[in-house]
Amino acid sequence: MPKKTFFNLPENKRGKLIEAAEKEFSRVPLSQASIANIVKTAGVPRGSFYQYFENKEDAFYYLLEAQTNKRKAFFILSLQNNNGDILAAMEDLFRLMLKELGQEDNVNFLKNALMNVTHEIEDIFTKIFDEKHSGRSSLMEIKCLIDREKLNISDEREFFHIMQILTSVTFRNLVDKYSRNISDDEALENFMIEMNLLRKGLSK
Amino acid sequence: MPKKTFFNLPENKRGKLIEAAEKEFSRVPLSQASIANIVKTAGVPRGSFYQYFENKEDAFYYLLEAQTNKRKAFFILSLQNNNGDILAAMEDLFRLMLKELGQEDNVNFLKNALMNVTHEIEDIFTKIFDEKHSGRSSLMEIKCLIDREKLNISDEREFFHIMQILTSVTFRNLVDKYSRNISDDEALENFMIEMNLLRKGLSK
DNA sequence: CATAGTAAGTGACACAATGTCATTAGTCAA
DNA sequence: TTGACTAATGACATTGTGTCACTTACTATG
Repeated sequence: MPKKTFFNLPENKRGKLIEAAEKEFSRVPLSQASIANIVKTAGVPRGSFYQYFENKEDAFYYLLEAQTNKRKAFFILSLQNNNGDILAAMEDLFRLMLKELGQEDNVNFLKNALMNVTHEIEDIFTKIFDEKHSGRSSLMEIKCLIDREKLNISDEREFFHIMQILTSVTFRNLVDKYSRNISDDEALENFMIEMNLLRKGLSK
Repeated sequence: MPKKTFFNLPENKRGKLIEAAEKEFSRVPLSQASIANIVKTAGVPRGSFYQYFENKEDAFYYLLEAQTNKRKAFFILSLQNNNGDILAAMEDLFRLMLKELGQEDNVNFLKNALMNVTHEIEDIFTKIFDEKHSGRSSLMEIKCLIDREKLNISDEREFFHIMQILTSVTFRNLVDKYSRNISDDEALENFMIEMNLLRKGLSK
């Protein structure tokens, strides 16, 4: 998390910082990003950067988390539209991200994040469904929307694991798309095959 | 891949290099590993390192691939023991890795690799099941051993996707165990819940 | 055997990045 | 005005990377 000095900053300065960091993290993956570039484009002295953030990673995960929250909102919406069918909602989310990532604008950020998939990144996505991290409220919000009749679960714990499975499969499909340069259509087809396998089960 | 000069090296020198690299990659995750340390413990001049490897990453993935091949052999064996049931074989592999990773010796290497899970790393694991990368032979070897009657697949393509799903779920469970410091028992329990969900399907 | 030609070895060097710290400036309350 | 706290600043020490000109070792051939 950024330090509190960062949040005390006047809005326009904070905005400049965010913009500069986004630009740098869109240019190259985290490991190659340089603080020097960020402070240069933001026009702040190097020392200031360390006044606001612990380090590169701190800034990176802060931005990523912000982006992820937008998608969480979408997911909840789509859960409603699909009458509580999580698998269908996940399919919608996948389509959305394919579309977003097609637009090249400033979303190289997410592309770079996906390519250099550290555990922490996947974790940020999964946190949404984990009571301990996500504010209790949004987990509840999701749980209420879910139609349990559609799911093959017998005990409460299984719900969390279903989300884990869905997240990691969705995630890997996205990464695949960008590391192998697959077309949107092919990526979607692969993803749907896997979702259907998950639905019906792998074993006879 | 290391350069050919590396493979031309006298065995003991090559061994020293490998050992030193393993030591460094066990000490810290890839991003923090330093070539300076590797050449120091191996007792070779810095310039030589670049004679043998492209860079840090090159050395790292070379070592990782070597380790992974051992596990591939185990997987094939366990597929035989389980009469071609891939899910059961995967469960055995998971148990093996829990056991291996319990022994602290030099396996911090794998731990560090898992914690810093780039796409490339998961890829190395998955390659085993991909005709394009794995030598055609070992994929065939695996395919022959698999008892398709146990699987719920209707068309040939689905087989590859089953392996994708299994790999990513297994993988994430391992990462979880080490990032959250879960006990072996709990990790195994979580994993088994997910495997059973996969078996019977997520939807009613 | 001499010699030319190729492959490998070497470490100083240029360059870039990181995180720190002593110093300076700003703000606000007493 | 003073004192006390918070923030800003950029020079600096340190560490790391990859390269290159030069040296050494090895091999084959006339």
